[in-house]
Amino acid sequence: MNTRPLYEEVAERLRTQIFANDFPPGSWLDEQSLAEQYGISRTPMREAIKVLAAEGLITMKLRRGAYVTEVNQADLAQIFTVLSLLESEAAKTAALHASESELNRLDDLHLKLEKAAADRDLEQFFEINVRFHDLLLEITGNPWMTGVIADLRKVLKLQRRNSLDQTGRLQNSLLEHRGILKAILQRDGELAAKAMREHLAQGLVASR
Amino acid sequence: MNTRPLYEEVAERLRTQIFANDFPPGSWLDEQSLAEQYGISRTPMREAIKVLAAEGLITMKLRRGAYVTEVNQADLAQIFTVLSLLESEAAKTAALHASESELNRLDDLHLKLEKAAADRDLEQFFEINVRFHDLLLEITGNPWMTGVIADLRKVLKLQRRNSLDQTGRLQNSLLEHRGILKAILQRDGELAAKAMREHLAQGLVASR
DNA sequence: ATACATAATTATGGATACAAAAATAAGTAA
DNA sequence: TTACTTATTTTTGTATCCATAATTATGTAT
Repeated sequence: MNTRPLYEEVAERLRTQIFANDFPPGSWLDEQSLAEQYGISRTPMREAIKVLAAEGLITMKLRRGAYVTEVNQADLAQIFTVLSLLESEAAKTAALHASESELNRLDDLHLKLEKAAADRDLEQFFEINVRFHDLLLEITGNPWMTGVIADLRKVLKLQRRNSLDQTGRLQNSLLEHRGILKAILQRDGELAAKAMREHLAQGLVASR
Repeated sequence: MNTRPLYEEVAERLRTQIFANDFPPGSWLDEQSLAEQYGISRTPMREAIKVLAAEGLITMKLRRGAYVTEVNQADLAQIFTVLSLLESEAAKTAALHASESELNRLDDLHLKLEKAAADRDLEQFFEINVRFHDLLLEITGNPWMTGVIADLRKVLKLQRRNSLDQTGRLQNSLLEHRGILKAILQRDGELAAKAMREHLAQGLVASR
């Protein structure tokens, strides 16, 4: 009946709960009571936990179970370093290789971002923002790079400081995006990469 | 008694077997018979399989079990792209920030590489080669970057064409390493990055 | 003989059961 | 009371068991 294994659904559900801060970083995950809550047995729960552990969201301690990973400032900086390298390259590649229709899609998405910003719709802004970055990766066409970035972004999400609600961060973020898009539309790879690097650097600053 | 859970040991053992080509890419992993072989039950076997699946070594198909991942030429190119970005940055960072003692360790390791090359000891050359790259990462001091690279390198290992035994590849690889080390000792970050990029580009060429 | 339907087998996904290690509580001696 | 043992409880790790989907084998009709 179901189109995918239970442990995957459970993994997704647990991931969502962790991102929602139902289990703050450092908290112990009681697999027994979690399984009960979800109305399943421990087996798929344990498998799900292992999936999240591989993603870095959960840290396993020998003979003492699973804990939500705690990321410190150093981790954040290191993760942003990697993201910056990869995403700036993606921006560059997009600038150099995107088709006209792909450029249109980027432009289109950015327009929506502008609208969300004008409406001060944080939720919407955040979502479109993610989609913009995803589209750049799609254009780049490197699933392995995309996968690495996706994993690291998940870990970042543990640091649940929605940095966009800081004063002016939304406006600045919008400006940065404008810069990135402009560079890409101009087919200026280096500039696009630079703009992306600065965008992510600001992201790190905002997240502390 | 054992210092770590069974499923981890099993994961490592299975990984080793996969790298040894006991199960070529595409082959189906019979968890039942594997568990019997290892003298364990299916439960830890399944957990181990999920660990390798998360690493990308194994691909799960719904209701039809686990298969050794097949990497094609496009995958290789994409993986090398990511590795190149990250490792060239590591080389640059090492060039700019390594302590004197770290430089000595690099120099030391390279000397061993020269010796292995002179002895035409492929096994040894390969091992020292890996240790050299690992040392650069250690110097860079970004565990997240190191982790990403480690994962991608595992997937590369599936492509079990020991490219070093191609004519001249060992010699060329040695020359490239010499270039990287020289740039680092000169504290020339850009040059080190460039040398690393070229080294990895050659690695890709050699792997097809 | 070939195509189709149906039965038997096998393998996966999931639940339950059991053993052993930690953590916690209880009890005793100083 | 406080420190140190010892008992109890929890919880993890592993094994076994069961249900269902998928595959293969068997049988029948054309």
